[in-house]
Amino acid sequence: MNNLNPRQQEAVKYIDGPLLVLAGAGSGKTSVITRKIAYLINECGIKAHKIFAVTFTNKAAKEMKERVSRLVQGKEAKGLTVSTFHTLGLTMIRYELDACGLKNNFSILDADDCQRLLSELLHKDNSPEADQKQALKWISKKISDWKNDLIPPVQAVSVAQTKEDLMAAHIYDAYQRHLRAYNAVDFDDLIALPTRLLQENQAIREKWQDKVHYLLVDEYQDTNTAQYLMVKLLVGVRGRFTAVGDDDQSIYAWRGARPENMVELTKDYPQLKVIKLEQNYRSMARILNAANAVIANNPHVFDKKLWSQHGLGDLIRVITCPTDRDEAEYVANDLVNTKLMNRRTFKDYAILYRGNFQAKAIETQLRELQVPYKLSGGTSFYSRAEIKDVMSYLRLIINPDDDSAFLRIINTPKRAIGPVTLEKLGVYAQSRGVSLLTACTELGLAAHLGQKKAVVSLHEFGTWLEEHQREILDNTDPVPKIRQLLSDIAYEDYIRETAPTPQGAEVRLENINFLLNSIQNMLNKAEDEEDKNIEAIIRKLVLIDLLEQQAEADDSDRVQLMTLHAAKGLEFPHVYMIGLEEDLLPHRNSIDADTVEEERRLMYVGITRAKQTLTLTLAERRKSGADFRSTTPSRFLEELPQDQVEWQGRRSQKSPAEKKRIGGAHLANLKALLNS
DNA sequence: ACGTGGTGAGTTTTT
DNA sequence: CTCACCACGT
Repeated sequence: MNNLNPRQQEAVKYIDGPLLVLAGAGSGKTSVITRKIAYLINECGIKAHKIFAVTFTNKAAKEMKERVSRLVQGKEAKGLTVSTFHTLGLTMIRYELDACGLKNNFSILDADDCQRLLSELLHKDNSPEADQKQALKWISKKISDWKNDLIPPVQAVSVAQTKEDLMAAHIYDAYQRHLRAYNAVDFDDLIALPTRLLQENQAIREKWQDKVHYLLVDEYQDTNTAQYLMVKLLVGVRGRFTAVGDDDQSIYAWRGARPENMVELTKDYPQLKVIKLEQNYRSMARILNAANAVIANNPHVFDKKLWSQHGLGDLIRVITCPTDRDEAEYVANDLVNTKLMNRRTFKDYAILYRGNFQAKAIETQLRELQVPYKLSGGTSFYSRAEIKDVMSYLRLIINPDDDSAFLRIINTPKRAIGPVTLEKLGVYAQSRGVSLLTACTELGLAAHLGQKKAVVSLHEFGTWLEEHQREILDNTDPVPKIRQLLSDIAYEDYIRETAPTPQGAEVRLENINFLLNSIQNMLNKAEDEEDKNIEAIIRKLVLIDLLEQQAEADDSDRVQLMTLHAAKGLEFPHVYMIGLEEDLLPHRNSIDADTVEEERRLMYVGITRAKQTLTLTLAERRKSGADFRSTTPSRFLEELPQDQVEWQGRRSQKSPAEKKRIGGAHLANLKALLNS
């Protein structure tokens, strides 16, 4: 989009005060933010390093920064900050280490490590085995909520109402103290620590308010309490910011996002200007009509009605299939047929679903037809065991206090050090007030540990790692030294021995290679000295999904398979949404938790991904475990404007016998269709 | 300390 | 079905 419409232009040029842009799906909100940043630099003479933009993902940040660079022609964009809240928080922590109570080599613990720490604390706290898993889940959510609401452990303890809350608060307290002892933070801390600092320390607040001349926040409906507070504290009373969001696309409330923050903004800033972007540039009118009709069933604070200049387009198809297998078969066949007919490429097609497990059936069918596909989502790069192992070695090297990393790799590969030994080591380390790694090389350890063998193993490990630590940290070219470390422990052999298949081993080794190459690249590309050090890079690595960079280079022609959540922000000419059944979309748990409105927004997001055609499918019977369960069509299908919809193979409301007959006829039709 | 068989659960996910 | 986790045996 080269030219902006008047509304968009208004949003770009309005800088007199706080601005909320209510941007509907496909209304070009990213263009508005990008152009606005360029406008601030080019026309308003604001220095790029005084402009901060916050996006939902690193990928979005990268893209936005590139687009801005093009608009302002190169060098002017240098110093511009476009990042996620977490990366911004990390930057702030790095500037305010002392005030945060951290040393400069602190680690960032990922969700897995936090869970493990919590489960250990929970275990110590007695409690019955039975529902420990549930308790763990409950407590980690509770702690995350507390952090997002900036409630410190002391306060959590003092306001606890129930016995469970009190117990959780105590564990929260222990958890937080352990993190500090490890010189580590978790993801929530990346937001909570700097925000609390801004709140409590006037000097620091003023410093940052001066640094941030103008703030732009994308996907504002996805901010949580702490993030909104951070925004408020950064912009202060001057309120020089633009927030862009769509309350109808809020699909992350389950992990703390508060779409209410949009309304909150109108209260906190009475002078707030609200601009609505309602023209959609993406979809055919029928698709938009459907989206509008569905979302109209949700209560709204801000009225918004999308419209399009495009033509009506094809009817929206709703296809009822006998089973989930037939559903997958139908989608795969239909896709191949229409692709041929319309002379489209595979990457013009997306198949969207509620849960990752639904992908499997589709995959099977696509493979059968030899259709290339790209499955996004699934296990992220960093949750892969081999990456976590290598990262743990690196983390331990930059931060010897990181007990969590120590525990992960002390026996990987096997060094014959078991839980009993570690328990004793832990007790000793605690009594001496040192980290596990430090305890390994202390002379006093031998007296506390009966087994001589274990003492030797631990001591060997400790001195060995210290040696490598020096090698890696003191070297200007550390990556070869890291490779040296891995070959020292024969990690390659370990991978080959433990991988289920030889191919699996190769993939894992490639992953490690990719990680090390990425570190090398980041070292080479780092502009200032600050970023050129290996410690900063390792810390940053935790926050960046390297796979995205890999994916970017890959623009091969493949059908896109992803969850509805993963599809947010994307668009495709032809979209299939599968599994439109009660208990799936809306999901059973959401029905139980009374959050069907969020599921409806998910439906809305799915519909609005489509540019030209939209096909919705459902199965009458779905395989769950060993047996089939019959399903009910999703309530959202009834909410569609029925005159825009073409039903195929609809379940009849007549007698079961008739139903069967029609079902049989439908199957014959389907077969005929597939053979054609 | 570590491998194996049996049992049970089974959204969404970025940082 | 399939993966993850636990208890048990070696």
